Amino acid sequence: MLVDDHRMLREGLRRSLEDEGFDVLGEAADGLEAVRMAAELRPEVILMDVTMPEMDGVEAVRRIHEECPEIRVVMLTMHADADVLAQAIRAGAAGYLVKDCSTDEIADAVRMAANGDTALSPQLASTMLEELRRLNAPPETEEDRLVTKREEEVLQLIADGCSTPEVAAKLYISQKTVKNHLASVYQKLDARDRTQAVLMAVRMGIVRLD
Amino acid sequence: MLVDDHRMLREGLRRSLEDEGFDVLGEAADGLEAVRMAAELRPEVILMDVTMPEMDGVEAVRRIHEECPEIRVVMLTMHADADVLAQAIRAGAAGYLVKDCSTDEIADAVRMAANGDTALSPQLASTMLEELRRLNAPPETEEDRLVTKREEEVLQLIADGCSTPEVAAKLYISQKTVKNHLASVYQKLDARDRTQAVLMAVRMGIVRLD
DNA sequence: GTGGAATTGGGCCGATCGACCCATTGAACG
DNA sequence: CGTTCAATGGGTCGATCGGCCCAATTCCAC
Repeated sequence: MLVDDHRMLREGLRRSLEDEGFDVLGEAADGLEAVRMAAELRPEVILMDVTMPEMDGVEAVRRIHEECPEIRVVMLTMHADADVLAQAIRAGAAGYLVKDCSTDEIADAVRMAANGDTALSPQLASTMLEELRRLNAPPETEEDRLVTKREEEVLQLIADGCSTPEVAAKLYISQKTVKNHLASVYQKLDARDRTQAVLMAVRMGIVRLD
Repeated sequence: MLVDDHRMLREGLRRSLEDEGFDVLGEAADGLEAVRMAAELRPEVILMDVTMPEMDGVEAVRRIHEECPEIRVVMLTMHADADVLAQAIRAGAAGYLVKDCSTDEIADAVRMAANGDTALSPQLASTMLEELRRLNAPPETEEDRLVTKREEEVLQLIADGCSTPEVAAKLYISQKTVKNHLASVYQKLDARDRTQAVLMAVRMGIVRLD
């Protein structure tokens, strides 16, 4: 079964796969449709795009895997994104391919998935390794951090809307210490007030913006 | 000739077009390659993706149109973006299709382009109309703005790193007026200081973060 | 075990901020 | 012609901010 919001890509894939001898039972254009269709058609393998309207591919995989664990879902994506890859694997995806691969590779991936193997684009193998390295070696990120953990906590609370005394209360420290941390941040981020410091931190991805 | 950075899509397109009776002279994976290959192969029509590495589709169209004005270039895109559409048309594109269309529609577009007609996805016809309406009726956006023009200017300058006296100097108004505008913004955006106001404005897309 | 960095905290002071009053002008709308 | 609202500005006042001086503790690395 094919799931992608672009009919052009679905039709191209269907031709390629049918030429390879596969039966394409159905096509869906978004995640919701995919979940319904998967429960009805019970295909052996689903090729599913990650980015789709209504429901993205990752959530669709999660639901399909809950309802029909025997269906093998191979994800398709435009870019080798480690985060999405990790989410998809956790959601129960059986494979992950970047769209820039040949029809032969796709056919191979579908066969592997049908046999219970996990198919992964070669581009993603290296991405996976980097991801594992990152997860297994957190101290290294500790080294080159610009602001310290505490300074980051202060920044995040300021970004969340806290005033100096509120930050102090939440961290169980004095207002003076909060101001000291901020002063340190101003130097490091080349900011002259908390507004600029928080904006820089947002730009650098140090703090999140709910 | 086909230009897209995803081999999967190129192969699917090639199959579909060849089944329709077209000759595909060549495939390119990025803009630079496309410009070189177009000058060499001199195809009648080029189907080109907008988003590509090395050189995007719009710039590639511009160069191809300069060197070989007789080549008709039909743009392909994932989303109906009016800005990109306008840029592509100015760059000399002969057509513009969203990828979510059938192979029949693509074949029709190629035939129309070859005949010197301009092909446009039906989805884009409405987008074009909206674009025209937007350009011809700018006052409507003035109505439902949360913050006023002046307040927005103040917010942007604060986000750019200006202090109150600096904002006043740049806008040729007094510091007091700047503070008045800010006080008004605090109410409207439910913020209690400039930091929160700017963050809210960023979240709402009112100000940009260079 | 010594040195550096992080975290904590103090005081002081001038500058700035935000809240709360207020007034005037001009443009827009009915 | 009156009303509304944006934009301009004034003043005051307490709270906060940021810079600059300082020091104690802890913890990690070399």
